[in-house]
Amino acid sequence: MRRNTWQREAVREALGGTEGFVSAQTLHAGLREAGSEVGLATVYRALADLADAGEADSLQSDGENLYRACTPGSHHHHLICRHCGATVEITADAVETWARDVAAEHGFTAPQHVVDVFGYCAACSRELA
Amino acid sequence: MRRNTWQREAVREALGGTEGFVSAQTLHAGLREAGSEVGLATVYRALADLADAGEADSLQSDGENLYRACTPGSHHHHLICRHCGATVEITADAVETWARDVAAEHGFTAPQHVVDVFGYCAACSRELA
DNA sequence: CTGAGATTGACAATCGTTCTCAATAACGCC
DNA sequence: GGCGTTATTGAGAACGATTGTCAATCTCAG
Ligand SMILES: [Zn+2]
Ligand SMILES: [Zn+2]
Ligand SMILES: [Zn+2]
Ligand SMILES: [Zn+2]
Repeated sequence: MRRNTWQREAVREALGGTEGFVSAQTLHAGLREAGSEVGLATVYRALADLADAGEADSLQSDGENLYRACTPGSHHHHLICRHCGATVEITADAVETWARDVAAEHGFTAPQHVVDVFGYCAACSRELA
Repeated sequence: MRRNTWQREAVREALGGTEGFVSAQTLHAGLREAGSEVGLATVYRALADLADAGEADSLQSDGENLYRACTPGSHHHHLICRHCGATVEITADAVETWARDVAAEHGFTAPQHVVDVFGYCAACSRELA
């Protein structure tokens, strides 16, 4: 049975109020700084749950898991700035069908896919020029 | 100056003789079992070098880096069996141009992308049925 | 209100990976 | 072939992210 605790809610809100992807550690640090006394393990558990429930997107970069609040239920991918972390949600049916087709074509079943685009956003491109 | 050592060559060969993606640890274990006395750190370094040099593909799954020998210089993606690790190299210009376009469309520069398709290969699908 | 049991959090433990640094070995040069 | 410079190695320590442990706490159906 799933119970509602203020800790889980705090994590959900903190994630919602964050632009771009965050690590569990960063989010935890932010919560502590804001006066919340959540435990680190709890933040890890809450984020994993949110990702499971489809309320958050996750991706792994450089050996750590990053999370981001996301509109539940909609399948989409991300365009992420390597410098500031700004993120754009993108949908591309073409890619979806391509992934499904290429899997089927080789006899693969239960296909899933990882599709992420990284780069420098307009602002960071200018700044780094 | 880059020097050639039997250790690096051993790693290259071991990687070449492996089907699908392997972790540094697994490859190291295999080498040791085959009588080779390479150090773990060396395997990590060799794999990172190979990936840098474009002689190996890498992807991160479940918190660890996996490597696979690959035809140098050619950009491509993979279709990977979640059960046995069998891998098919796939190329899709449509995806390449899509990635470039979607980045440009949002003002992102220096675009890179991660595209991997996972599933159960024909054999494993049958076995797990 | 109450009790079963889900959840928490401090801490230890684990796991993949990188760092350190003395010993070794590769290779351009004579 | 020898020499010296210096990249490379490897054993172990150190590291950072994540997960496990388990008693104390909190949630909520009844
Ligand atoms: Zn940016
Ligand atoms: Zn998709
Ligand atoms: Zn398979
Ligand atoms: Zn590509």
